[in-house]
Parts: sequence; C-alpha cells; structure tokens
Amino acid sequence: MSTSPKRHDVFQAIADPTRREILKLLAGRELAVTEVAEKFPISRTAVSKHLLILDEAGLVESRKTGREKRFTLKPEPLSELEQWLSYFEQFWQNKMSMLKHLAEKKEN
Amino acid sequence: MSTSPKRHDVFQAIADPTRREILKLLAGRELAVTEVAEKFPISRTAVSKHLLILDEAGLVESRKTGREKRFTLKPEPLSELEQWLSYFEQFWQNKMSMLKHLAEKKEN
DNA sequence: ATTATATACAACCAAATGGTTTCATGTCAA
DNA sequence: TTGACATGAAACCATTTGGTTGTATATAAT
Repeated sequence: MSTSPKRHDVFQAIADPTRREILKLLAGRELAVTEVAEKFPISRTAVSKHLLILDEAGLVESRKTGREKRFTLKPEPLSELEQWLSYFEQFWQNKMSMLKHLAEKKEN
Repeated sequence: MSTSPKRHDVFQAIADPTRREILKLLAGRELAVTEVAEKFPISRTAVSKHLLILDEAGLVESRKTGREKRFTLKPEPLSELEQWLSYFEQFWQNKMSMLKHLAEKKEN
C-alpha cells in the first residue's frame, strides 16, 4: 500500500553523483526515462536503475503515460536530511568557518 | 600537503548509518578510536576504517596523544550538503508538505 | 624488563553497487 | 499489421563496501 519497499534511504540515494544530477534535472520538469538517459554517458538501463533507487527513497514520483514513464522530483524526503543537518548547526559555533568553507567552493 | 587524498566526499561519508552515528558521538567531545568502538557492535578495526573515511571527507579531525588517537567532529564540510539542499528548497513551494513529512517521523 | 593497551596494516571475504548486454512486452505510427 | 519506440527484466561482471582475523609496533604501566 505504502510507496516502494524502501530498501534505500535518502542518504544512500543522494550519495551517488549521477543520482544527484538526475534530481536536479527533474526539479521542475517532468521527464521520461529516455529523456533523462540522454543527458548521461551511461546506458538507459543504468539510468532506469538510478530512478528506481530514487523512487525507493521517495525522491521521485512517476506516472505512466502511454508507452513512457515520466518522472518528477518529490523533494519532501529531503526534509530528513535537513533535519539531520540541523542537529550539527550548534557545533558550527562561529558560522564564519562555515561561510569561509562555502566561499572556497567555486563549484556547484 | 592538504589533508587526506579525499577519495571520499561528504555525500558518501554520511551515507552509512554507522558513520552518521559516529559523527553525533564526536560532536562536542573528543574520543579515541577504542572509545568510539565501544559504542558499536562491530570491531575496532571496522570503526577505524569508518573514521578514516570520515577523515577523508574532512568531517573529523584527529590528534595523537601518546598511544591513542583522539577524534573530534569537524562540521565545516557539511556546508556542502547544506548548499546542495538549499537548491531544492525552491521546489518545496508550500513548506507545509515538508513540515507534514517531518511530523510523520517520530524517529531521530 | 615484561606485560598490557592503542592503534596500524595486510589479507581476506560476502554482499552491494554501478554498470553492461540481451531479450521480452506493450504502445504508437505508417 | 508491421515496424519502430519506451520500458522492463534477467543475467552477468568488476569494483567498492563493510566487515572480519591476524600480525606488527609504539607507548604505558608494573
């Protein structure tokens, strides 16, 4: 009845860089498996597996329309991450060290 | 010269539940490998490996005093996570769904 | 000097992970 | 209805992961 059997949690789901990219791709727009796969150098099957893992973590939602299955981001489970993170904020006594660290990363 | 060769990033580092627990343990206090290992059902060697991975991700700092090596939390790299998360906040259009999701988890 | 403690290092192992290719099936278009 | 397209599913593979045990070495404590 509930969603997927949840063999993967949010922390595992976002551990993989490809999956993190997929999430960004699906943020806002709805894409079919093939459309997602086009953006990556790996096979459609591999992308499909990543989508399954993201689905198990509740991070994406899918809808079958005709022969394709279209996915969108479902950001809610990220709250668990946010919650986890919030615990550590108290140990960032001086937020400066964090800001400095942030400034050091040019990358997104 | 920089810290460790960083074969592991923050996302991978926090993917494992044992490592997440270790981080909480080290938040605030400084513990030696053996002291950390005592809190887990796994071997000291296994814990030591987890500490190495956390170190590679820059999430802990160690200091050798006599025959022991004492670790503490170094939360700064968590900013990368926070940064990553912040991107998705815009897709949480109504924060209610997030709060609802948070409310559903009794667990910490 | 001897023993106990704290850690490191190496070898090994089973299971999980991230990928592939191949084949089957359902759906759309000519 | 025949072919093209989108996906699913299975089998397989190499590497990584999370763990183990055993051995070595440095530091304390007796």
